[in-house]
Amino acid sequence: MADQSTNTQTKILEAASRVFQRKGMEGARMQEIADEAGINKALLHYYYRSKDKLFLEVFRLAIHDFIPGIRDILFRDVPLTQKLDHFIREYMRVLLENPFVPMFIIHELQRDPDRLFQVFVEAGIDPSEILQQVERSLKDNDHRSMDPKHLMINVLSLCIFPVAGRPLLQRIMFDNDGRAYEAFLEERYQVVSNFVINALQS
Amino acid sequence: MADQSTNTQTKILEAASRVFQRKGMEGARMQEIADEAGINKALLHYYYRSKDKLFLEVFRLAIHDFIPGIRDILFRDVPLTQKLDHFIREYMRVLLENPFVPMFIIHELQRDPDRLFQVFVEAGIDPSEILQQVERSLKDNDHRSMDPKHLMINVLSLCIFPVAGRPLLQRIMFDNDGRAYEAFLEERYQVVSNFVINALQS
DNA sequence: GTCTATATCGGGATAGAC
DNA sequence: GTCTATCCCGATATAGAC
Repeated sequence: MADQSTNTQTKILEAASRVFQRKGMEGARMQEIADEAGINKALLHYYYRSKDKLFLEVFRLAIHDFIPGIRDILFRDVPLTQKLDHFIREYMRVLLENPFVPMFIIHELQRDPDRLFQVFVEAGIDPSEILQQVERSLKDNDHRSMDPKHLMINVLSLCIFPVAGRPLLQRIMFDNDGRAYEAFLEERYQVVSNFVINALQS
Repeated sequence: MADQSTNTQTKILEAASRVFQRKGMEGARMQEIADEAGINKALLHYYYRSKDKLFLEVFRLAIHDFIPGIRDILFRDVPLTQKLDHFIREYMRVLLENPFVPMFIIHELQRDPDRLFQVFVEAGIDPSEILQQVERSLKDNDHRSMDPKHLMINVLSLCIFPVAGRPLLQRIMFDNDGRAYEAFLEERYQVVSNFVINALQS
């Protein structure tokens, strides 16, 4: 693996990531990926023998990128409100850096669920462990009682949806003003954090 | 337009709707749509001269189907909490009947924003009107003050995301137990309603 | 209106030179 | 490792019979 080899590989993966996230697996064209990477189709196939293999690799990377220091936050020994606040801030931060990933994941997972779900398993995601953690935190203090699954999904919804739905929401509610929507998302961490914590107060 | 004509047309549109929602515009195959409608490819082109035209029609219908009696609820003259409760119940009901529509809309809108957004404009959606309504309701009573846009998006997030993300969430949090997830979604209307109303209490 | 058969073309994949 | 040229299949679209 020479120097140029890894460089090209990186360029390919980054280009492919962008194109796949824009167009989805089916919508993406190998030609477009090659152009975006500044190479040609043949070289693409030299590195990744098929579009399918390339896609799977990109999908894998997206998920690993996206299950970041978040797990740590959930396991720190702090009160629930603080934990939620940290989680929401960190999650929104990562989301803004990778705005297309959630939509990408949802769409592709609907297209081919079982095969792609394996990638999650490989990534070592253990939801029951996480849920237990949330459940314990909920019991500790004097919060309104709540199913931890609903809480978890509420938080994820509030963070992910406005980012994933941006092309629609920005046009519908912000006159397609990108700056305004950017500002909206920036201030949203605080809004969501307050919203969730208020909702839990008894 | 003979009897058979409208029958076939309906069959085509319903079949196309299902396939496009499953696979997206690029992923869908005219053959698959024809099979699902119980006809052959040529007849598809007889009714809709191109895949693109067929897709646009399905997209149009999806949007009209999906912006239902919801507008009425928002304009009824009732307190905000009650209005939110009604809205959430109605929206979740429609969602459960058309679980793939929102993500379909969002995904395709990301693929080709400007052209497809025209369909929204045609449908006569007026968000500023809706926002004004929410804003007024917020001022009326002694709720915690809140940006109506954030509130609106929070409600939509909490309703849509768990339905749209089902293929992933069900596998990750419910051991891919469809029944369990069904029950989860059924009880969710009450959970979301409480959650939002609590969050607004000062 | 509905079918079978076929034209046409785009795009994934490969061969082979350098 | 990287390129040009080419193969080949699958999918959209059309022609034309019934």
